[in-house]
Amino acid sequence: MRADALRNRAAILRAARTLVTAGGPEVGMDEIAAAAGVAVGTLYRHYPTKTDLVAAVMAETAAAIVAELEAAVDRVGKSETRAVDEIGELFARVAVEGAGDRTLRQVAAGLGAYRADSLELPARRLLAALVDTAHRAQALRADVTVEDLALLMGTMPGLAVDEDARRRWVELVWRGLVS
Amino acid sequence: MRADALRNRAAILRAARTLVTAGGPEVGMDEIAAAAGVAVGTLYRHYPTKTDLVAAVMAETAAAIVAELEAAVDRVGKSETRAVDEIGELFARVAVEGAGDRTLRQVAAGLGAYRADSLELPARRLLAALVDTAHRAQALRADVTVEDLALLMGTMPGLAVDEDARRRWVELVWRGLVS
DNA sequence: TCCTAACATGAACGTGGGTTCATGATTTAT
DNA sequence: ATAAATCATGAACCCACGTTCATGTTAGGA
Repeated sequence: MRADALRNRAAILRAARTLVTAGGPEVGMDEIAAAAGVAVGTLYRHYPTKTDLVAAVMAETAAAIVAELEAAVDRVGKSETRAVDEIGELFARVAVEGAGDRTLRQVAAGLGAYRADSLELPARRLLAALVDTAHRAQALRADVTVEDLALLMGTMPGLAVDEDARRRWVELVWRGLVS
Repeated sequence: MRADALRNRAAILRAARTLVTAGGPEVGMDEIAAAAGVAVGTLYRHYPTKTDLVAAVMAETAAAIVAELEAAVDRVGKSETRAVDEIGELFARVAVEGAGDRTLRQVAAGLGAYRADSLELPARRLLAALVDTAHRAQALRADVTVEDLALLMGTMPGLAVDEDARRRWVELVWRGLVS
């Protein structure tokens, strides 16, 4: 792969994340290409379809979350932190900072993409480990499962509600999870 | 207004609610008209724009909720029920049975409509009365406000998650609200 | 019954936006 | 330096979908 092609791929991904995250489904491929400093044809060379492009952006986010979870599991393994706290922090971060990702999910759903399974499964395996540990420490309500957490995360507010409200949302919901 | 025109208006509203609720933004005006047993032109006579049509459907739902709330306030006034229970029931019903309305809201948002204020304001006034009463009975956590309830209701899961999960969602969240 | 205003019809139009492809420019290995 | 493969360009294409309007139909009162 040529060096400039790699640069372009990265620029396109970055532009797509920024624009789609902020502008929703109505941002066109032309706009994304322009923001990436590239022509439409180049965009289509790297991502043959709008669906592919959005999927790539989401995959990137999913990978980042998995990385965070791996680090969290590691810290808990070394007894540096408590599992509940790690779960709570992830919960809060996804809600407050990851609000734009919910726009992405909507766009993906509108394009017929978004397979929750393959995307969220790796993260769930890691999260399950944290949940188990938290349960043994009796820090999470006994009946709260990983599916519950995924369900709630799936309904977190998007960019339509401001950051303070998103924070408040986490506070309200988190109360029902810890013991 | 002619009798057949009235019938058509009703049929169009019903078809729009059914189709948009289930099919999201991609259902066309042609499909809605066909489902209502009417030609597109007739649809446009009654609702000059897709935005108007969706707005009408949402207004209908909003009115129904206001009616339910008025009945609830009434029952509480006659000491037939507790305010918390009424709030809880509304919460559950909106989550479980009103899942399709969230699709509507998304479609409305995509069309540039959806003014939460004018639509939700009447309901909030009534809900506030129930919240006040519940607070005096110390049945709701002291810091839980009407805005909190509206915030959570705004993030309820849609038709994408099945009914059991929606019920579970309510259970989890409701725990954080009652004392 | 007949008239007319209200209403319904559906083919055609315009536009926005995703996608393509013939042409031209760069990179990189020899 | 030069060739050849890889890559970039962007005007044009296509099609779905909201919307319109000239024409035909129907309801309901006089």
